[in-house]
Amino acid sequence: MLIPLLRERIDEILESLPLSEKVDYEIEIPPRKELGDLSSNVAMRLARVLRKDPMAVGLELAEKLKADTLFEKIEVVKPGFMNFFLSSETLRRVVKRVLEDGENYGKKDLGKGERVQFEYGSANPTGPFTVGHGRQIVIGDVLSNVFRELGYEVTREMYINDAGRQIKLLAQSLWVRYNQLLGLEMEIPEGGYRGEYLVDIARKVVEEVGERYKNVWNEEVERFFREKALSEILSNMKETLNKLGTSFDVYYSETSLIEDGTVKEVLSFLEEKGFIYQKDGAVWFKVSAFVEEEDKVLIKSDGSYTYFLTDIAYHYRKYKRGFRKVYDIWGSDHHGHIPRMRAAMKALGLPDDFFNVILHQFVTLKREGKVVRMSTRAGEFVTLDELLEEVGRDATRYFFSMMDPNTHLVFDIDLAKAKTMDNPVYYVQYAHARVVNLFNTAEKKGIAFVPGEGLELLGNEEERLVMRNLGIFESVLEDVAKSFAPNKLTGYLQTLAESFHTFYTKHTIVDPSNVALTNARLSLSLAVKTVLAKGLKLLGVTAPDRM
RNA sequence: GUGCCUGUAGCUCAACGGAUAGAGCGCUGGACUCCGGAUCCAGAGGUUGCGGGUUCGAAUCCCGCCAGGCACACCA
Repeated sequence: MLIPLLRERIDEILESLPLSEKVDYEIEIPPRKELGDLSSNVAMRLARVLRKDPMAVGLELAEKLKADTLFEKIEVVKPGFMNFFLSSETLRRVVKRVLEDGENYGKKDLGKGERVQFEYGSANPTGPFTVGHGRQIVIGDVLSNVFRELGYEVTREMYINDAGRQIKLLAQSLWVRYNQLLGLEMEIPEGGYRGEYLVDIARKVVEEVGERYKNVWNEEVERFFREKALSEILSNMKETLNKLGTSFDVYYSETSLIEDGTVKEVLSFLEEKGFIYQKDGAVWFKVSAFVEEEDKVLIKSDGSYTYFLTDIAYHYRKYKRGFRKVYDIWGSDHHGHIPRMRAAMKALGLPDDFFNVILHQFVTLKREGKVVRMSTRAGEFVTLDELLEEVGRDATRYFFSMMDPNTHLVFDIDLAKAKTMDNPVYYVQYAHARVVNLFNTAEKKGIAFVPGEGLELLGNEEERLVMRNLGIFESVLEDVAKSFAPNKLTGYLQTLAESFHTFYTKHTIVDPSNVALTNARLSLSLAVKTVLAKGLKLLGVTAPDRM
């Protein structure tokens, strides 16, 4: 609430000035605490428009603002930064607000109920989730949580690529495993799936049908093995999601788009508009009519559909379903797919801001200091499931949230397994547990806590810093949503936890000889606990009472 | 070869075009007989891959190199 409060004051002044153009400026957290609670570059930006000296402009602004009780003092320094020192009274209002709002603190209605969709985790259902999927799922999950918090109506969706060539290979691969279990000598087909998980599924098949399909291959058998593989793998995926503490609202099948006529609908629409043509026995889409890219095939010469076509149909269907913005989270290997999808969206006449992609870079696994290549086909990879088993849900989620999606991250398996990763999640969780413990102690010492009473006693340096940090929570959430960066939330929680740990170490909070001050400090601690719990919840990480 | 992403402390990562480039781990040294030491305080550690440019101001934007990842299918 602090940043909007300050912005309001500054805007008021700017509006009273005769300006030829709008002045954009930022309010930020100063790098060092000697530089105040909040700072702004407004004077420097305004100086550019007014063609005046930034320092002079800053001093003028400060003069107009300083009467406001919001501030204790305002400093204007070197290049023209304005540093705002908030009055303790202002800061205490933050605590009051957190206590009043409780778990609703930070909630907003920016989205005004707009229907948006996050699509992530989408994968060929040909094997277990990899660590890379884990990163994507955590990013998508956290962003969904934050958007929901900001007033959007969010649907989390996973697209199941259950059509196409790879599914046939999957069915064959499973069938081979099945026959191998029955003692036949067979080889996994070229390009097939060699992972151990298919052996496990094959074992179930043997239990179920015995030797009925031994050495028999026809359409009916293929359908049986396809259905079996898909349902087993999907149910394993859901189990993994469960371990990760999440699930999707919708699992959308690629096949269903073919069956319900969406693909046909899209095709005839594009044909009517003249965006497709025939060449070499295939049907092509005129990507080049929209962007500088090569045209792409929609229907192969053997009559089957490409992934591109069904994906266009999928997004067309998304719009029909009522989503006004969709956010697809893709691995960076799909970046080449973006321009042609954009072109297709345009061809369909969908709004420009409808289709959005958030790319994330790959996870590189390191074992014994060496890079491990992940490949589903070769069956050599560390699965998300294994990772969760090794390091647990909280650390996994926190770790993936911590990094900017756009960084190539190096995941050291040995470090993770040894649990010496020193994941900062413990640091944040510990702060939460500490507050809980304070209340246990207070109760033991017979102190009757009244939330919000005696706040006027708060005002030393450590308390002020904690209050300031509490007061920027909602701005952090907006930042996360604006830049699609969950790492801004983890960074914030660490900062808040740090300021609390420092406060805790330096001051006695539960002091029976000073009940009033104890009450004030417990109120502050409770506010910290509330925000930490809220932040951790958005990350999908537990906020333990004890550790 | 063309396009996208990345290059910051020994390692993993931060830093809306802003102030003295910050954390954690690791390293060195310290902390209340009292609320949990999974904590706190301090120190060492940097030519932000290299070279130009843009401006009041560049890790960030532009250009050129170098290095790594990814993509360039009638695969998904």
